[in-house]
Amino acid sequence: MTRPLVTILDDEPEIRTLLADALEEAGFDTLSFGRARAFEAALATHTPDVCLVDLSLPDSDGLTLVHRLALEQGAIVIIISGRAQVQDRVTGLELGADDYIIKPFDPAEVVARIRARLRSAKPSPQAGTVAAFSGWKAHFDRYALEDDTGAEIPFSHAEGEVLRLFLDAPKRLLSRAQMQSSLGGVASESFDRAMDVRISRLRTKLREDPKNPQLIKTIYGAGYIFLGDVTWS
Amino acid sequence: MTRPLVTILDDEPEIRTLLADALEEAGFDTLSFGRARAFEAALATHTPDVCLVDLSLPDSDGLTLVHRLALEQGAIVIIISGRAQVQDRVTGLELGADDYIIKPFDPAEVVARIRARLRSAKPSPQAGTVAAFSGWKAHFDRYALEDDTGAEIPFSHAEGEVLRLFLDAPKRLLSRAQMQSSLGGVASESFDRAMDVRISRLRTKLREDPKNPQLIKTIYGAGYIFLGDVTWS
DNA sequence: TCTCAATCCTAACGAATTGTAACAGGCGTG
DNA sequence: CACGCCTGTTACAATTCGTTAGGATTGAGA
Repeated sequence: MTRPLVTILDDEPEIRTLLADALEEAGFDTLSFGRARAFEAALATHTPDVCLVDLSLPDSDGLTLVHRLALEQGAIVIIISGRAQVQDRVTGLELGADDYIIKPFDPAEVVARIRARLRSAKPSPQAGTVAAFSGWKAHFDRYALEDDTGAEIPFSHAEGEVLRLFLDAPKRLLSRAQMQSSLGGVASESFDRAMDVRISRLRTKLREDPKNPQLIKTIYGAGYIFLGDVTWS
Repeated sequence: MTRPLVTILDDEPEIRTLLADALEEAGFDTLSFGRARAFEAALATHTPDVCLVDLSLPDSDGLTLVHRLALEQGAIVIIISGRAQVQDRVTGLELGADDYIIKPFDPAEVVARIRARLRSAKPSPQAGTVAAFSGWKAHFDRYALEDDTGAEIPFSHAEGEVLRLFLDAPKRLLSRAQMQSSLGGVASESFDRAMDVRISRLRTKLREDPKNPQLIKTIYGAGYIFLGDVTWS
């Protein structure tokens, strides 16, 4: 999966929603928790890329949790706290937190700081570079599609970006605007056919029947939807 | 590593002293500059681990400098600024800064944030002398490639630099800017074909098929990626 | 069902990017 | 000095990818 997973641990529901909305919008997957216990239980089944932790929790000493997360889990830990004393910040950072954001905060800054952390993150071992779907395998490391016979068809960087978008959000409607913004492109006017052409070329490589595409369907007036059961490995 | 080197770029002498004292105390080596020009000149002979940059400089656009430092130099860049607007912070971070500290600050927090950044720093390059990959062995001690039959093909210093970059970061996309800065070269304009030529020559020695390279792939508009499982010894 | 405007597909073109042969300067060696 | 090797630069061919434009498709309304 390429949408990084961010967990939010805060006992105030409004803050959780505020953060979750901003992060989803910015291209992250999120999981929210109000209690440390529920959060720790979720760690058994999820491996977040970034953990946002509020220090003032009703059922746990936040700093101990931060220490464990940073040390044992190896995750990126960002403290969000109402405590503004310098000494609090220094202790938090020394205990292993990667950043310390003070309430009240602007969600845009949180997003920017998360991105800054992920940018310099330790490169994860070849995780999530191959996706299987409908008899195809997409090898993002070597920019090639492998069909059911094992033959490989190379795809370009631009095609790969689109393919990755689809494989990250299968069976979901993607509008052109969403796709362009996800790819960092400036959303130009509607007479911008660039995305259509990318998709057209991708369809050709996937051997789609132009009259009746099975994998990438066009939703007239709305966008595209990728059908197909995707398994990342 | 010895004492990490931190550069301080700020036009106020008191701030420079304040930071330098705290950092020296905390176990860092420091270099202070009041002007961007002097700082940039020093980069020719020093490779700082962390760069503290004040945005309001008399002789330079701080943000452009930050961008260049982060992107080309690969250094950890921390902005120290009097501008407290959220938008300023977001732009700074998006341009590649690793942190953004607002004046007035407490030196202890600066130290803590620097330590947090260094803790999660990028893994240091391999110091080994022999790397095996895809039937090849690269002997960096005697500047030679050994193929699967044991025959040796010498490679030059420039070729070796590029090869080492690839072997240190296999299966990762490397941009030209990253490669040039890693090699200490000044990133000149885009009509600089030097890196392409180095890679072309390396490909020849690795007996790559020009039409379909298996080891060093070109990603149009992005850079290069080295495929191949690398084992250092 | 028919009409028509909006939307979409894709061939073709051209600008930007990349590969590499050929050339030239630098440096050490004999 | 002559020679060979290394390395950056130049020049041009090949590739990629956004844009354009014309035809095909879709869906609402008559």
